[in-house]
Amino acid sequence: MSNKGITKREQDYSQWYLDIIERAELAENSSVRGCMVIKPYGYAIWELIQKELDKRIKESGHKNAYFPIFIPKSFFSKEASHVKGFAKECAIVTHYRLKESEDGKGVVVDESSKLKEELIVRPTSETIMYDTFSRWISSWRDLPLKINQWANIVRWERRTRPFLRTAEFLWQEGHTVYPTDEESKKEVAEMLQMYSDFAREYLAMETISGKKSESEKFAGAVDTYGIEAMMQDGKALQFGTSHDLGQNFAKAFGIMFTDKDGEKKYPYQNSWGVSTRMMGAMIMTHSDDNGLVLPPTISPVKVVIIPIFNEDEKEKVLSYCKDIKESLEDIDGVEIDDREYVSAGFKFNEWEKKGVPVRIEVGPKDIQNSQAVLVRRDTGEKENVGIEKIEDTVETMLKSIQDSLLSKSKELLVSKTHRVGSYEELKAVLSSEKGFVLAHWCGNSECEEKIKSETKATTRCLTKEGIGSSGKCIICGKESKEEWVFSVSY
RNA sequence: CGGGGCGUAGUUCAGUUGGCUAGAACGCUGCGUUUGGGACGCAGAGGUCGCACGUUCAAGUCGUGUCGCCCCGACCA
Repeated sequence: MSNKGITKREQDYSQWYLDIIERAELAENSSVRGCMVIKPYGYAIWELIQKELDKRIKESGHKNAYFPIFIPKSFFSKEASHVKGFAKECAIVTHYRLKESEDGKGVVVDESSKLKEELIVRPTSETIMYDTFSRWISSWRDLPLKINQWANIVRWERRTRPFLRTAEFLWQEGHTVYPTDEESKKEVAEMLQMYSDFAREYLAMETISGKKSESEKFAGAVDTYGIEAMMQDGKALQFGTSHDLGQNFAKAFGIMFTDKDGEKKYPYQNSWGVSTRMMGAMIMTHSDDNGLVLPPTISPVKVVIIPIFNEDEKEKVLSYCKDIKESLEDIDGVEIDDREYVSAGFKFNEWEKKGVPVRIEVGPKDIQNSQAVLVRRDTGEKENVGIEKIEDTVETMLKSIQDSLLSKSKELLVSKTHRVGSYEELKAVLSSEKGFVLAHWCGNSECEEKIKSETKATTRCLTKEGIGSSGKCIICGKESKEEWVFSVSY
């Protein structure tokens, strides 16, 4: 494998990802590509995200369940636009057995094991879940049905990209069935809000969210809503969706309930999910030239204590470090890096690359002065702190880092958002600093397509603020009541 | 699937008009000295030059085929 053609920007990202993931080295001659290994440190971040998100999902009344990874092909084709949307990116299981090859070298597919009906490796679980739901639901008393699943899914994308678009990825998908359209639509909005709150409060990311255009919506949905973040290079990154499925899937899968009035009715459904891509968005939002910068909330190691010593002072320094660690017992994720075979400078650098929010340096000089040196990752500021004040200072510092990352993210988003009144202006912004561009669009897909093919920018979403704002479509000049967000996206 | 770039040590790469025992840096192992911003010295391990066939006295280098990878496009979380 060669990275000769790699771009500058891409190199930056690989640098950030070093401790998190790596490309999976799959067998030679394999046509499987674009898979990733999530390293322990990266998975620890994912687990922290999972933990908090799972809590919030359960608070909304959902229960976790698990459905099969294999979906019979026939299920998949029950909803016409759904199959159309995913048909081009599926992995398909056709056989179930191998045998020794004739020449005795290795194994080949046993043709006699061909499946009567092929199985699709789930690209999303609507079909397999809703087939089951049709048996779980028969009365209004069974509703609402609120299910969430943490799973891996496979999408055989034509072109993959480490972290942002891999063939296999992890996600959470929530699926709800309601008796009425109003209740379902209300939740579609609530879950979108939950994602945006989570991003702000936990990942220190300011985002925008809103309705997707007809051409960008989920295959099989009535409406799709998305949440988007603005990256440092001016490109948008969508990392979560919430779909209003209406009765489309209920009708396709025969989900019916008998209502209080005794009539059989189709219920209304929604689904929503965020993936490991959210981690990618978070990393690309905060990180800098020295490596990752993690918000304290999701940093597996929040404080790292680095002892600096020679052989004579070793014991004294280490025991001083242990005292500091004990004084920080209320904080999860405090580590002492007592490795003797690497220098202090190496450790500083290494923990910076891992994005650890606070570093405490402890050497003989500090012991002499009953203090320690506290360094924050986001600004690099160093501060000498008296031993008795360390606990308070660390707590304040962690909070301050979290807040400051959020305001930085907010500033980035605001500074990279531009309102334009003409197509010329939009093109000018997109060819210079990119970012989110607010522009009026009549809703006609031809105008949308023209912008996409000429500038690479797509409609990202229609925010609440954009609804009802009057103006003229920047392409055709027709009256428009909607100001859309356009952007070049990942 | 179109356009471009590549395949040599664990990694990143060098290798001239074909020529001697295929190199460097980083990483790895051992010993010693080090440790307040990516330490240093010495010794060592590590290769079927993607694969196949061909041209040649001679192939990492040239030709044909094949497999794979990366980047850009169309599609997508």
